[in-house]
Amino acid sequence: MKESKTTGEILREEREKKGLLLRQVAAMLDIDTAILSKIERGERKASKEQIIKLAEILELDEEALIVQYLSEKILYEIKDEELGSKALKAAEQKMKYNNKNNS
Amino acid sequence: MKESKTTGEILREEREKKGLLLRQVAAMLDIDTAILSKIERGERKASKEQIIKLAEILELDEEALIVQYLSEKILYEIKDEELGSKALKAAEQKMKYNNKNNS
DNA sequence: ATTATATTTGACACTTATTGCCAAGATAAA
DNA sequence: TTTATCTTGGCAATAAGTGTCAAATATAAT
Repeated sequence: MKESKTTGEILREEREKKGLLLRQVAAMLDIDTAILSKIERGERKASKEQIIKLAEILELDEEALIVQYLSEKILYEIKDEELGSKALKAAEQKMKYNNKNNS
Repeated sequence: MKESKTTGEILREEREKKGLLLRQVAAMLDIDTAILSKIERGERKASKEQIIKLAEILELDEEALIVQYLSEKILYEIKDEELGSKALKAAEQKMKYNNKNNS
């Protein structure tokens, strides 16, 4: 069964839908074509600034793309961790707790 | 209101409860006293190996300490992010989804 | 107050990750 | 087969992480 799309897959799909070339989008991001290629294939991670620009260029919902990007970053941190799932839940708890008490 | 304890706070508390010196624990970890001091005060992050050794030295529940440590690491990734909470939830969703479909 | 011990701080060095450029190789379209 | 696009891997520059050491500060005991 197909798992949820990676950020790279989303970016590539949308770029192709728009008929844009790596070269063109890379130029708008002011980076080398090779890097964008690697980002789309998940070999490298984009920076947050690049994600924001990409959302604009590809007319994707910025918030959704950032959430996608951040969640991937989080999962990367715990990808080899047996206790990853517990850690995620603990992180949510702490986040709730802290919000409750400093706002 | 007091927020939940940091890993560093837990480590310091337990070390002091046991009457151990920074110097002693640092020696067991095979690092300089200065680093352990910084870890306890949250100025530096411990490695996972160090956390495991610390759990042993301080007789803390290893799993609990690792979860604490990882969740702090996760929160660090999104500490300045407005969408952090949404990203966390999205990460949990993906984790569930992936577990369901590769196991 | 002096001394001794413990902790903190900051400068430095070393290593590892990250980020990017470039050129050569592979793929695909014409 | 030519041409355009994309991918790959090597290299350089920079940033981040990890540790040492010595000096400064704090704590405790005489």
